[in-house]
Amino acid sequence: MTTKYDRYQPHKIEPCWRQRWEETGLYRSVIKPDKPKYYALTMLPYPSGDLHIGHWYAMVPSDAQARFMRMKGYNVLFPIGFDAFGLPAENAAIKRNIHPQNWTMNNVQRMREQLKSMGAIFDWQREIVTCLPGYYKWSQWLFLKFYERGLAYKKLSPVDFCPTCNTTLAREQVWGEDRHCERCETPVVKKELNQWFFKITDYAEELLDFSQIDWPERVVSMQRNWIGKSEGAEVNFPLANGEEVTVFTTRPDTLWGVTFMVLAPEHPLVDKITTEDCKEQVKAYQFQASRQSEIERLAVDKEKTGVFTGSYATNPVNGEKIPVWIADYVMMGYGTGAIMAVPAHDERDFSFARKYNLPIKVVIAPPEGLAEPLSEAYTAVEEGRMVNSGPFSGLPSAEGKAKVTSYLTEQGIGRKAVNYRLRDWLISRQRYWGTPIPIIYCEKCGTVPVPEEDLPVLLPDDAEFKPTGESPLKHHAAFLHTVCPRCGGPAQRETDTMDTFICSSWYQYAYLSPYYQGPTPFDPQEAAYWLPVDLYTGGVEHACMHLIYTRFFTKALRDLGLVNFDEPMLTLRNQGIILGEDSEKMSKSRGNVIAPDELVNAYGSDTVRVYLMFGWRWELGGPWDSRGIEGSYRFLNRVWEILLFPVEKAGTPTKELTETLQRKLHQTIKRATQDLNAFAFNTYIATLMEFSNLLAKVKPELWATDCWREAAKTFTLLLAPAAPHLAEELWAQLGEDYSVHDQTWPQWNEELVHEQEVEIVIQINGKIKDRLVIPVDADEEMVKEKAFTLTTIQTALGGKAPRKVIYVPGRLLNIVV
RNA sequence: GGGAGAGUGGCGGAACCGGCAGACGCAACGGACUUAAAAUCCGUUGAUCUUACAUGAUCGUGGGGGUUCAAGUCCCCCCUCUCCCA
Repeated sequence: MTTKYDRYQPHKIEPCWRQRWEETGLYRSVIKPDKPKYYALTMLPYPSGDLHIGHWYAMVPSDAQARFMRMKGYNVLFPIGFDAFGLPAENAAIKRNIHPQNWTMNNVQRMREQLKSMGAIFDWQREIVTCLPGYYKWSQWLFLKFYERGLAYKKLSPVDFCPTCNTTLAREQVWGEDRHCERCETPVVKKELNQWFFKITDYAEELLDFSQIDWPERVVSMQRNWIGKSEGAEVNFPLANGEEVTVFTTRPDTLWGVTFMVLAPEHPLVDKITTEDCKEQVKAYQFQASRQSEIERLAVDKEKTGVFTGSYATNPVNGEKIPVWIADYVMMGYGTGAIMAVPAHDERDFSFARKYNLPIKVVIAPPEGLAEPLSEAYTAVEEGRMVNSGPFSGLPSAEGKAKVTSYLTEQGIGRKAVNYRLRDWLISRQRYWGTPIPIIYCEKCGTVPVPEEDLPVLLPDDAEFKPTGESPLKHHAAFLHTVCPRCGGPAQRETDTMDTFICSSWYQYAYLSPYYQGPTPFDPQEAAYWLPVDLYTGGVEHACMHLIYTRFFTKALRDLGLVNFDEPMLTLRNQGIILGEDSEKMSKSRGNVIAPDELVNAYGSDTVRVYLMFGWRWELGGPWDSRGIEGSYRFLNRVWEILLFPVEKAGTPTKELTETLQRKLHQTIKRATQDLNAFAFNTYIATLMEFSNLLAKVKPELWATDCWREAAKTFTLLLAPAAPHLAEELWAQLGEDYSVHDQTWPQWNEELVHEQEVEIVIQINGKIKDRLVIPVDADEEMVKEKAFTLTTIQTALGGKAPRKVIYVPGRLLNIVV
């Protein structure tokens, strides 16, 4: 239909090629034992209803990278799916009275089409939608396996609850200083609830080992930070009433400096030890503290507060009697919920002690000593030595830590301990649109897991999903009431559903064999070939959520014998965020949202792809520029015309031009290859642009020569990852066989890359005075000789003798006088 | 307060290992084509000064110091922005 003289019309060629690719199964990924595999994965989208430019920005370069690997000879798997459970579906249902299932599946259908317009190499036969029973059956199965191994447990504990989403949240989903909900930004409240947890803390130590993965330093440090390992000791402090309080400290070397002790207001011992005359103030403080976490935590009043319980503890190392306080700066969730306070060497203890006139006792001092009274806590560890610390006085802090710890162990009053900030993953959600937790409660048998053969526990489609703070399933009689699989008696189902992060913790395995019917969640043969994921791309905002969860899942799956490696994704790369043209975050309310569909309509998919790769440093992102995309469109138009429109009057090909073109071609292959390897998509496109500029320049002379044809073909191959539709059309019009995407990535010849002649700069004292064109292999003496005969250099030197001459081959000659 | 990242023309961004700062593109300006406009093509475009001229000079990668024949790049100090943790 298109003839050589037609203009570039993306709307004509793009859908045709996409159809052809589909018909010929070009992007079907099947096991090819003789070929090296490459599993490229991009984070699966939530089916919100419309594909966002952010999705394109994340996926297009990932697709180009996958295509590049494919052309380099790898058998590439690049699957896609939908993370389909979650709150927006339920909220839409409540607001507009559409069933979450319908809302979700309609969106999936729409987004599937939008994704297809991207022209990516997604293998659609491996698509997964996580809200389908064939998928969530396996989430439930994994839950049961975790339960069997003690990795899933239920516990009554204070948890974060979002009053807007009407559900509990995992610690990772609570963000910022004001502790707001990651989804809706509502400050969370504390509730005491019986909830399911995954024991991610069992893997805390292993999760700190990043030695097997190539992940951005940023993500690694965020995870390290999040897991928050601290080493120290636990120490038992006897109380007057015969009980003991255990504290965790990272500074056992300061034990002789303890002047008081602080319990978290919720600490179970508080009620037991509070004396009659302090009861009132302690109760009042506890109430206030609980309210404080229940109400929005206002701009954090830096002032520490607390009250005395009336009781005393004994410092086990020196027998000193120390008062026991409660204060809200001690958290029940960290360590043991109790601290020994050493005001001389801890900032928070210091300000607390000052406020309540508690003694401050120096036990660590630098060589030059400390001026007392202290004006601030002395917290340095490096050069401090223990003082006033009985037998340990004189030891450097670092050494003291170890010595004191072993002393505590010998005396039976403490032990070496490691504390992690990481807490177990709270996975229960009081919402309808999620995976039901496959647990049954029987009056006689207690907590009974649903037998494997009864999976999936289906989510009923006729529940009343009004958010009440309780799971809607609780009010669905047919779901709730069941029989105990053990004794056959009446029983009730667990009505909470799972955090949707569970769906995405193992989805990379589900792609191998979607909705697998076998005895395990995925086909072991597929797994043996494709796993683990070689390259994962997505946003950095998942650093402490999804990306920790999926590592945890993989380690747990390994221990279940389902996979045989330690890390799910070997390489991770994060893209940045595309902002609105006003440099603000895109949002409907700001009206600065860029719709990819409109761009595809206006310019075609390839232009959008090229612009998204060219416009920004991928890992940084930045504001959208609606004029900038014109440049990418012009580029593709120019490419079209250069390669397909014949010249009107042909010039004479010269050897020199031919060599120039050939050299540039090989330089371009080299740069494009290196840039794609390095995820430098912007310079990859720039290289192609530069080459097309040269093609345009030499076209009149070289058109239809062998060298030209070679250049045109190779250029088309280099363009294929970025603009797959256009490349396919050019390939066909150049008379080559379908498909360009099955071709081998071009190789450069290092000898042809090098220039024959180079221009070097002649400097005097570092200032450029002249330039010289010399053969690339010219020897130093010759260059010097030539340089000194230049009149510019002669006059600039003015007869002065050079003190030193520096020659950098191929670059410059610097004459120092 | 601690950690991570960033700061280069009017804008997005290039610059391998310390060696011509500003590739590539956007915008702008001038020209060609056109009855005209759009599109396209060709040229100019870091700043300041200088020249009769396509000349020449000085400054210039957030700021200040340093190392070096030579610094966007290495070292020290400081400032600003973004993210994470407290």
